[in-house]
Amino acid sequence: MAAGDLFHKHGIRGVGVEAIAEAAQTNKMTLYRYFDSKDVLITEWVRGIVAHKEEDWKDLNAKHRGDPEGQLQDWSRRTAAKLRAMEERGSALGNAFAELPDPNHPARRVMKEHKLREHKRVVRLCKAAGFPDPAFSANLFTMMLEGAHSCGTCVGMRQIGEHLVQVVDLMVENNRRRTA
Amino acid sequence: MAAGDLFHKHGIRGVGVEAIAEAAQTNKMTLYRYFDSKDVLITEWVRGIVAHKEEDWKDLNAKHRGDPEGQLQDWSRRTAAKLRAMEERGSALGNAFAELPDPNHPARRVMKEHKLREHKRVVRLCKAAGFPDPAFSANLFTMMLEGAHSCGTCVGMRQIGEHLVQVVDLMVENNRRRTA
DNA sequence: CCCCTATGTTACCGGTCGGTAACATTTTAG
DNA sequence: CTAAAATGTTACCGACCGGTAACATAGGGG
Repeated sequence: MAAGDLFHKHGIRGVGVEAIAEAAQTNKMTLYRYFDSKDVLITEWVRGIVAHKEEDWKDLNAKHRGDPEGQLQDWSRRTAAKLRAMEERGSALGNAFAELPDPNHPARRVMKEHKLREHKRVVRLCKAAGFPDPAFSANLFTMMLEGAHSCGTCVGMRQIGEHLVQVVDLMVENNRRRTA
Repeated sequence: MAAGDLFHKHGIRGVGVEAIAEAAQTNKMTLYRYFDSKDVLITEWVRGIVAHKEEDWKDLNAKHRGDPEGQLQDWSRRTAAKLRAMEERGSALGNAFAELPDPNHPARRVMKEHKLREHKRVVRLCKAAGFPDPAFSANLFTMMLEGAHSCGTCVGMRQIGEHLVQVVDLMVENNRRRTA
């Protein structure tokens, strides 16, 4: 979906359907034959991002079966890599949240459900890893993750990903020492 | 500035100048006699928010002179209070960042400079408090702060502020124990 | 009182946007 | 090759938006 790049770069509301069609190497009419409205286009774009991320989680789970610490650590490293590649315009989902204030917008529901699933997964991993306060650890991780985008664009931080890795590793090691 | 409420609730781009005038109990014409364009209106609104926050920092500094730990702890507590009061629509500045993709927008510069100042202040406090790795601590705090808004709206977390307080307190106490 | 300034009213401009109709063109399949 | 399906083109609609012009009204200070 080429429209996504435009949405991300210029903001959802800052991109017209005509420009989207052009970016997709087609025209407005054919676009409207596939998508009923700009809103479903937005929603479908969001759905794609979400699907991709969920796929990533499945992969993570497959590669570290029964190893919650490993999953957490690998997750933090993958996230750090993505953060390193990110530049200036922050998280697509985060921005979409800001740009779609209508609480009933379908894209908003898709995003919210995804974020909730993601957070619950982190909680589950922290529990499985035997962290003393799994809810707190998970919330800390999620806050750092969410804050990372903002910090990258607004504050211009560069080692955000590394910090996340650092904290996750620290929690894991601390827990190992504790249970040893 | 009544316009601010509208900006925050419906998004900057989702609010017309006419609606702003109405909310300010006046009309478009008089509004344009005070502000040359919608963009300067936006910028002035942002400037107001930023000024208010800087004021808060000055107050913080005045109330805990020469006590960086106290400043950090009080800062986390005030932030937590604000987060508790916040609902659904996240941070005004964060959203504005998402809604103003033009890197040359004056409001963007105002926000960026503010966020940088804020972060530098936290770094300075961490240094003054004698934290072993002040850059890391400050980045962690900032990431949590920035992430808090996102977590409140997307993930629906409720104890975000308390977590920030918790982590700041933990760092302070750890450091006291270390230097004792 | 009168003048000057601030504010309100209305109507309008040009532009953009989401979305559609009608028709021409190309591609595909049988 | 031909029919049908998909895609492209153009022009348009109504709505809204940011911003302005012209003019009416109010109000306050001398």
